[in-house]
Amino acid sequence: MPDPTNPTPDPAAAAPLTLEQAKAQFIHLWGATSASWGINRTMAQMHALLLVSAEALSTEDLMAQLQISRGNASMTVRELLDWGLVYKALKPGERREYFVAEKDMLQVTRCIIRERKRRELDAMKRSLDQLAALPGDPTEPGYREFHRVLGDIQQLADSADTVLTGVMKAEKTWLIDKLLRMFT
Amino acid sequence: MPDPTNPTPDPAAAAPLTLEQAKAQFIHLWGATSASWGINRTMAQMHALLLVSAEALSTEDLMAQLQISRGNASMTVRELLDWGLVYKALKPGERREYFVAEKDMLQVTRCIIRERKRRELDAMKRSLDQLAALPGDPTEPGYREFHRVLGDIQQLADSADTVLTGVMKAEKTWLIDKLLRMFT
DNA sequence: CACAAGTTTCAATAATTATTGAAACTTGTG
DNA sequence: CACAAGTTTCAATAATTATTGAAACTTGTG
Repeated sequence: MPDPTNPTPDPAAAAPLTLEQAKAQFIHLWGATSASWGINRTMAQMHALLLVSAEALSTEDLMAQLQISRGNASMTVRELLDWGLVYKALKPGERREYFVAEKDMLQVTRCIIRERKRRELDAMKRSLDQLAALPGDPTEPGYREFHRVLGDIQQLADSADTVLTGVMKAEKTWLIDKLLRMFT
Repeated sequence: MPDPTNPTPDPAAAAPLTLEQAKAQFIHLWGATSASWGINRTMAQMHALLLVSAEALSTEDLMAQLQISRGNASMTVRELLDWGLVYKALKPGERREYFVAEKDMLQVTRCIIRERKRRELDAMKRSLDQLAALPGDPTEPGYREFHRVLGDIQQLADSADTVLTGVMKAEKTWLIDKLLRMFT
């Protein structure tokens, strides 16, 4: 029976969580967020798991904790290595490879910006440039309008490029300082 | 037979495109880009089509030009209306609804930031706050570490929030000026 | 208020994307 | 160089997400 002097509106919130439960929730949250980001769930969950793991984990550990197949674990961990979000940590005398996450969040942000910029923004800019350079007939009605839209988008892409490149190179204190000063 | 005095390394690039062909390429490009952005292809293509259309288009036009079903066209155009990227344009004396795109790219950017921030960043911040507030046992080994990671992510999310909110509210000239001055 | 013109909904289906798991491969060691 | 321990690849399959299209609904008009 609930104690009226100590009301518990949400019973689930009342029971203290073990650290393991809290970590599991974090992994779930990170995986769910990734869905709307074009990053696949397993990759996000593995990243989250490594972020909150004190020690380095092996492929076996990853398979067991995320309940995924060996193949999936292998490919996903390699992808995280490619992004620079995870490092190999070889234990002396052991054949097996272990993995640790980059835990500096500014560094994590940089890795993500770098990869996504390369894959998406840079690719888009190339296509836009190519499209804008195609020969067309300037006397056709609507030609100017179409090229104005194209130009506007290119300008926008350039601005985004400049800003993202800046963030990538910036020092932590400098960045936070500048951005917050700017917008608050 | 190619004229050697006027070499054409890429034959495809040599033939002047009609405006219609160029538009089709733009629609294709925009749709492809959206794939890595968590926005569905039809929505991006429809947006592109309306962006480069001089006149307002009806649902019938959208169906015909994008080769999609009535249901798909109806749902997608409604979604674009929800995002604020497209407006209804009623023609006097006509029952049928017509649609035009918002063509100011800064305004378009604002709409997209607003929607994605609401759906993704705000949702994530809520979940993080909730998770950080859950009762746990601070004496458990690793408790501090876990909460440090959580705190770092929250800080990052807050910074992103501040910046995006700033961009959303900013005036065009002010924004471009500030950002470019900052990073170049 | 019956009808026509148009729009929306949603269960069924198609298309896409992620995952499995077994086979092939790699690498270090006696 | 044979073997063991581990990793990677990739065709088959499962899971997810987008699309269709027919039925239900809405709205303006005689």
